[in-house]
Amino acid sequence: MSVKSIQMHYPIKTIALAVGISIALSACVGIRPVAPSGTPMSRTSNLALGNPSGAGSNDPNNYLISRPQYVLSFSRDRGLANWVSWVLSPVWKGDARRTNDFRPDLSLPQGWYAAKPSDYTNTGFDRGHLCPSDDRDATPEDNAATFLLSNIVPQAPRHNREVWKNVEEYGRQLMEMGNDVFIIAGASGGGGTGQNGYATSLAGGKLTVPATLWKILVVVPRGTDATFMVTENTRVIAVNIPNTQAAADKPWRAYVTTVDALEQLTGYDFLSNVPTNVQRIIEARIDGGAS
DNA sequence: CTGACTTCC
DNA sequence: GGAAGTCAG
Repeated sequence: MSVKSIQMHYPIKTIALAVGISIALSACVGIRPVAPSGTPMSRTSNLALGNPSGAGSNDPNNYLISRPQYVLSFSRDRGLANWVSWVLSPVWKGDARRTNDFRPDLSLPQGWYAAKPSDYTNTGFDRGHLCPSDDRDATPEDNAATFLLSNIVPQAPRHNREVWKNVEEYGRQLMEMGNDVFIIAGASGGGGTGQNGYATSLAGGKLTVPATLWKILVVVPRGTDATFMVTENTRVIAVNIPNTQAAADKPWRAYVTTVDALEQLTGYDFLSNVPTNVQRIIEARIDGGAS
């Protein structure tokens, strides 16, 4: 739920229906219903929890790109994604090898700058994935989609290979423990410290070096049903990690925060498909990443 | 494409 | 030692 706006997330008809069912249930069982756990959300949708920035086709700095493998919001002026959203589950995992096929995203509108691999060469910054290669290795095509440079940001090498990698691996551990993990990752602000020191942009100003990378993991026990609910007991892990070499001196658990704090940082409204009474609870809670 | 690097488990 | 994130040539 956004700190700035309390919005109606469900059409009147849906609410009327829900109220009707609740009344009917109460009448049958003779007790007051417990707090609603929510509406069903699709286990296979990369945008199941909502579109955090209301990305679409009108705003060039909040431009929606939707692929089977992930959904992202792109900023023309920053030359980077604002956020990428995807679901991590066993159907996306397999034996495909890392394609290493870093390449410009030519699906961007005509006239927009599309980053090239050479923009990163000898800059002291890694080509860091938002949606990781290893979260999409069921097929070579799925894996190659993560190497489109619209899914890549200039990332301090130690950040990428140490602390951020460990967050990614934690997400895959949660999956292997029997969960589907709904993930949103993004890059905020400007100015980071790579191998060669501080920089605000690459490619002559066309690619912003973000100041932090953040990530939200929503952990949903796997079921056979095509849908799932998010309740006040659902685990939500949020991190925000400065884009510096030194950030890797601490473990990722030193950077846990709340979704509320990330909403203040970004101005987005995360988990907007979750009922507001549930959002209020889970977005204020810090999950320290216990195994 | 290959070999090499670094870190974590 | 293996896995995962890369780099340079």
